[in-house]
Amino acid sequence: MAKEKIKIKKIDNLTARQVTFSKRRRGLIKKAEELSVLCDADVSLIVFSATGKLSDFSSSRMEDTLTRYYGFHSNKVEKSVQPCLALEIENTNREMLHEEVYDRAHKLRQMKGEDLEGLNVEELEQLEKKLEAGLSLVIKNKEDKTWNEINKLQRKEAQLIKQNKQLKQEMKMILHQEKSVTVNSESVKDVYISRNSIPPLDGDSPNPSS
Amino acid sequence: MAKEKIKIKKIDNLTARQVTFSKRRRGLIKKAEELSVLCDADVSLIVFSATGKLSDFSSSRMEDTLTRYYGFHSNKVEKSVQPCLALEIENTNREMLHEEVYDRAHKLRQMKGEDLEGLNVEELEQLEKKLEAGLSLVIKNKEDKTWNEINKLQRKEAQLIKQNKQLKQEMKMILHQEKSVTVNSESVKDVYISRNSIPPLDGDSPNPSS
DNA sequence: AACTATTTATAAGA
DNA sequence: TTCTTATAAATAGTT
Repeated sequence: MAKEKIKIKKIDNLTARQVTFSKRRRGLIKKAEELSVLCDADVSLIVFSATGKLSDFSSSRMEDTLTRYYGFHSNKVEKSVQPCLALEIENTNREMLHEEVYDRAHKLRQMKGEDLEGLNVEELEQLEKKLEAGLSLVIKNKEDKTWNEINKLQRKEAQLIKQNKQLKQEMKMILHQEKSVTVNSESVKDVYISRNSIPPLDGDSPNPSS
Repeated sequence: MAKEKIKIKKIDNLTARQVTFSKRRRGLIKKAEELSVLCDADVSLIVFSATGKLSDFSSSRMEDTLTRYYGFHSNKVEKSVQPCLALEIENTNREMLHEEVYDRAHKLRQMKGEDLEGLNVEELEQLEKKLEAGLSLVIKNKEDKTWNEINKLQRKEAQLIKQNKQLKQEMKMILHQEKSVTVNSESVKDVYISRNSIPPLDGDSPNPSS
């Protein structure tokens, strides 16, 4: 696709073939990744070079994709044979699961405002009501949690202010003692540590400034 | 890669995303095939669209490639066991489906404002944004559809008014003829039918009152 | 690996 | 979905 157009057939020259393989493999994997990102698709790519070297790309876990892939094909493959009832049941079961997954995915998309073509005005109104209800519940929940956090912070603040006061008090006392008894700075530290009457805050330790 | 450069991130607009998906999927599959032919490589590609639709390409039998692929990875997992790959995959598949069903049901409930306990404020805010986005899309869609219906009705109304005018005109002419030519009521009916210049309304027949 | 002249792929719009 | 078109990307042949 450059300098000259080429026919899509096996490249004769070994070196050229290997070079082209490297270049195109990179390009292919890049394209695969772009597709998965741009379009929110699940893409898996497996490439074995002529020499047997493996390269692969998968937007999610390769195993999952392959499992999903088999899921799509196990229906068609063995439907005609149906050797035993258990298998039949299993197949039906799987089909139902597939339908359920599809159905829920569809509903989810509709709640995101997609795939609305099939709905009439009345159904849209119902969906709107559902979304509004959900939204207000979510907002309520968020506000509750925000309020709780504010409360917690306020309590912590109050506690810290209290501790601060105590500390100041103690400092005052210490300084007072210093004046009257004359101690060196080393012992002040000791006193501070040993008299540690500050209860530790539960959970993460806040920065006790101000 | 055209008209304008784009960022490789999920395309917001649903329609654009679907169109891009179609185009790029085709391109990717073409490239995969070219690589396999030009370089004598074994290439397998599996693509699931966001809506779960499967597309695939494989230069040789997909199963063979996947088996070969598993061969490369069997070091880590099941080297010794491997009783029946298909069965194992089937089990995993069912488990995944169950999980998926559960997961989607959960997400749906959350969008309805339920099961929010596990979310923190930030996650709630994201959910809120999603709901708002969905809501506005749904409202927009509903308004579009409502507007369309209003338009349709208005067009019908205009058409009916026009027909009415014509009818009145014809009636006037008929009455005029009656006066001057003096015909009986039977022939009036005849004239009315034969001169029928009223175009029938397309689709369902409306009630031509007013 | 790098370099380019070309071919392809494709984003946007109809 | 398909077509068109301007432009971005990929890449064949070469160094």
